[in-house]
Amino acid sequence: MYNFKKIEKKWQEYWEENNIYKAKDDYSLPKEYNLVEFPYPSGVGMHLGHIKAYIGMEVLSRKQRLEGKNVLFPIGFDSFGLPAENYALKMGIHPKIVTKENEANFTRQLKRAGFSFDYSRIFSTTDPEYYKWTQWIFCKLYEKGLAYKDHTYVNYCPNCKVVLANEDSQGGKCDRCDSDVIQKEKDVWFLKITAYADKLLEGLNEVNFPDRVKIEQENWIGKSTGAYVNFTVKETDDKLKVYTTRPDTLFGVTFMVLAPEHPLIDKNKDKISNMEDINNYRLEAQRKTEFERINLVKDKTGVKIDGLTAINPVNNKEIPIYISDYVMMGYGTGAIMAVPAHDERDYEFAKKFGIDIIEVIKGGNIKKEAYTKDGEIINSEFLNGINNKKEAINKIVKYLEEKGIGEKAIQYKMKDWAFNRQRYWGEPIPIIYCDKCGTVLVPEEELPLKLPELKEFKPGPDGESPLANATDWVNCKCPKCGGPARRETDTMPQWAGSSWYYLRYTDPHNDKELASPEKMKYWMNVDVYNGGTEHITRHLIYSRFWHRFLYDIGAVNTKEPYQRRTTIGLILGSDGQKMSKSKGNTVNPDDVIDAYGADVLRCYTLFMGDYGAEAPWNDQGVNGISRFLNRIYRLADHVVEGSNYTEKFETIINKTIKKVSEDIDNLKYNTALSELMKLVNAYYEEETITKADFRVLLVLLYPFAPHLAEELNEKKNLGEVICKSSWPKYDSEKVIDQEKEIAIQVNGKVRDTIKVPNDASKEEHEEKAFASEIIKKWTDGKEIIKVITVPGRIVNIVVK
RNA sequence: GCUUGUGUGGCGGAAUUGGUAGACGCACUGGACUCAAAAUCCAGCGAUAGCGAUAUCAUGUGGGUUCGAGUCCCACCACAAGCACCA
Repeated sequence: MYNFKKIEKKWQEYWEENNIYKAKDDYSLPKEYNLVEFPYPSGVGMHLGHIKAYIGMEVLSRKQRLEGKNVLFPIGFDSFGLPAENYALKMGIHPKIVTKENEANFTRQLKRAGFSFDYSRIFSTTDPEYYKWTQWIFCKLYEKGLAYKDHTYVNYCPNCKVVLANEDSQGGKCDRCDSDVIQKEKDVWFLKITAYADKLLEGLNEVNFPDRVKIEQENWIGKSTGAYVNFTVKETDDKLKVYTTRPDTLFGVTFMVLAPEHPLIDKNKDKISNMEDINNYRLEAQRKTEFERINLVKDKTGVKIDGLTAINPVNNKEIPIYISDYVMMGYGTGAIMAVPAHDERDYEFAKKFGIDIIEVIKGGNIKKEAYTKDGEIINSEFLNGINNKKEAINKIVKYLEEKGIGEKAIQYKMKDWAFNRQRYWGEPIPIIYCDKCGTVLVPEEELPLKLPELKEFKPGPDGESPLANATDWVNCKCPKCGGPARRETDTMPQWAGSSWYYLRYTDPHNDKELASPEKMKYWMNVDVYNGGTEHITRHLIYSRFWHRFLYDIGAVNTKEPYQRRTTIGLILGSDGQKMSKSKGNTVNPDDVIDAYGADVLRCYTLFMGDYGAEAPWNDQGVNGISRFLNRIYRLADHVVEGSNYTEKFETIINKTIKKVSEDIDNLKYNTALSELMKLVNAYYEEETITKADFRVLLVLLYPFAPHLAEELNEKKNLGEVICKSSWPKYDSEKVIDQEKEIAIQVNGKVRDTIKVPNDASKEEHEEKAFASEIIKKWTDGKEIIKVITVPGRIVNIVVK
C-alpha cells in the first residue's frame, strides 16, 4: 500500500502554501459559487454526513478550477444555538471557549480530508463582527414593520423551556429534544414571513431546485384561495367572520364552529348560559398534546354554545354555533361555516351531534358520507343548476362582495416566524424598552450589541431568559430620550445566523457593510447549494425570505439566493439503519483516514451509490476503493516515455474524459469513478502506457483523489502540478468506437449479434444480419413481415 | 388520510432516456505465485435445464401499448420521506 500519510500531508501543505483554494476578487474571470451548508461545530467533531455533504461540491470545485473558473468554495461555522449551549452546560465550560475549540478541531479535520475550501474566508456566526449584521438585518425588518411583538399562543417546548417556531416543531415534536410541544401564551417576537408567502412561491419559478424541494416548500407555504363570509350573531351586534374555500356551498351550512380560543366567546360570556361546560372543554382541549389531537381525528368533540345563534347572510337561516378543537385559532379566522354534506370533518361532527345535513351538490350519497367532488348545485336558490365549481364560486363571491357580506380571500398555512428564544447563546435582539418611548431599536452605530459575559447561563425555571440576570447589561439608557430603559433579554433563534451567511462569504471581513455590493454582484447567486433534505422547510425557507427582503430594500441585487439546489442522501450504518451512537453502527471518518487515507475516504463516499440517495456503509467496499487507488499507484511502473496517447487507448480516453466531465457536472460521481476504473482496467491489458495516457488518468482522478494524483504526476515527471494545470478536453470524433456490436432480434428477442462499422448504412446492417447462420435458423420457413433497423442500435426481424 | 419518491443478482448499484438488463465495485468459487499467509494476477459468477453450443424464465404484482418495455399507460402491493382535523 502506498504511503498515503506522507503523500497527503505533503500535498495539503503545498496547496495551502500556493493558495490554490483562494477565490480571487478578479471580476474579469468567469465565476462559480459552490456552497455547502456550514456545520454546527459539535464537540464530537465531523461525522461521515459532513464528508458526504462536502465532497460533492469539493469535486466540482476542483474540476472547475482546472477549467479556468474562479471558484468560491467557502466554509464557516454556525455556532450559535441550543446544542452549543447544552454542550457547554454539560462540560461546564463557557460556550464561547467550547465553540472556538470545536471550530479549530473541525478546521483541522476538514484540511485533513483534503477539502479545498477557501479557509481564508472562515467566520463564525458567533463572531460579533458577523452578528453585527445579523442584528442590522433585524433592525431593517423592524423598521419595515416585518418584526413585531405579540402576546399570543405559541409552540413551547417544556423540556428545553423555549419558544419554538412552527418550523422547529414539525409533527408536534421539538426539533431538538423530541418532546411534545405545547401551546403556551407568551410575549413573542415574530418576523412577518407570511408577508413574503407569495414572493417565496413565485421565486420558485426562477430557480433550479429538485421538484421534491419545490413541492415541499409549496405545501409548507400552503396557499389556498377562497372567501371570507360575514355571518351575523343574532343576540349581539357582532359579526362572525369565517374563511372558506367553498363559498359555493354556502346554502348547505347547518352549523358554525369556533376554535376554543375564539374571542367571541369571552366577549359574550354574559349571554352564554353554559359557560361552565365551555370553559371545561377549553381546558381539556388545551391539555391535549398534538399526538392526541392527531390520533383522535375521527372522534370529534365539541360543545354547543347556548345563547348565541348565527344567521346565514344569504338566506337568513338561524344556525347553531359550537366550539371544537378541530378548528384552530391559528388558521383563517378561527371560525368555520360547517357544510356537513360536503366536508368530511363537518360530516362526522354533524353525525355525532345530530345536526341537519343539507345536500347542495348532486352526485354523492350524503346518507353514507360527505361528497367532496364536483356536481350540479341544488337547494341553493340563484346558484341552482350550475355544474362547474369555479363558475359557482365566482358567482357567489361576486354576490357576497356586492352585498357587502363577504369577499375573496387568500390564506396560507405558513405562520409568522416566532423569533425569540429564552436562551443565552444566541444573537441579542437589538431592542430597548423605554417607559416613555416604548419599544426602541438599538442605534446602528451601537451594533454589534454584544452578548454580556455571564457565568450562569441556564434558563430560568419558567423559561425566563438567562440574560435577565445580567442586570448591568439589561438596564440601559433609552437611545431616544436618555431615560432609564431595559434591554430585550431574549436572543435570536439558531436559524438567524444561517439566513444570510452565503452573502458574507463574498466579503467576510468587511467592517462597513454586510458585504460590498460589487463583490456580491460578482459572486451572487450561489450557483450550486448542496445540503440535506431536513432543511427544505426550515433554513431554506428562512434564508430565501431574508434574501428577498434584502432585495426589496436594495441591499442585494438578486431576488433569489440559490440558483440550483442539490440534495444528499444519508450514509446509513452497515446494518442499513440510520447511524447512531446507541445502535453502535457509527463510523468515524478520522479512523478511515488513519487506516486508508483521505483519498480512499473521499472516493468511497462518492462510489457508494447515487449521491442523492441514501446508502449503507460497507467496510469491504472501502477496501475495494483502496485496491483501486493502489492499482493506479502500481500502474506508474508501466509508464514509458510518450507524449501521445497509445493508439489502442485513444477512443476509451476520449470517452472517459467526456463521461467523467459530464458526470461531475451532474453530480453522478459513482459512475464517474466506475468510468475511471474501466480506464485503469484497460491500461492493465497492455504492458506499457505512455506518459500522456497516465497523465490524463491522473488529471481526471484529481478531483476525487487529489493527493495521489499530484504525487504520481510528480513522481513520474509528467508535467506541471495538476492543481495548476487544465482539465482535459475530448475530441468528439474520437469518442465513437470504430466498430460497434449490434443486437439482432427476431420478434423482439435477441438471437445474435453482429459487428458493423460505426457509419454502416441500414442496408449493411440488414445484409449482415441476414447472413447470420443463427438468424437463418430462426427465420427459415417463416414469412418475414417487416424488418426494423435502427443503425448503430438494433435490427429486429418480425416473422410469422 | 393526503403529497412525493423508491422497488433491478447474495450486496452497493449501472443501463446511451423505448433498443443486447445486470456496467463498475463488493462478496463468493476455482486456479497461478508462495514453505505458508497476506498482497497481487488469471478465470467464473441472475435462476432453471444441459457436458456443451444453446433454450426457457427473469427488473415488486397483475394487465395494457409497441416490432421491441427496467424505462410509457392503468390497477394493485411493499417500503421511505414530508405534511397532517388548514375549513
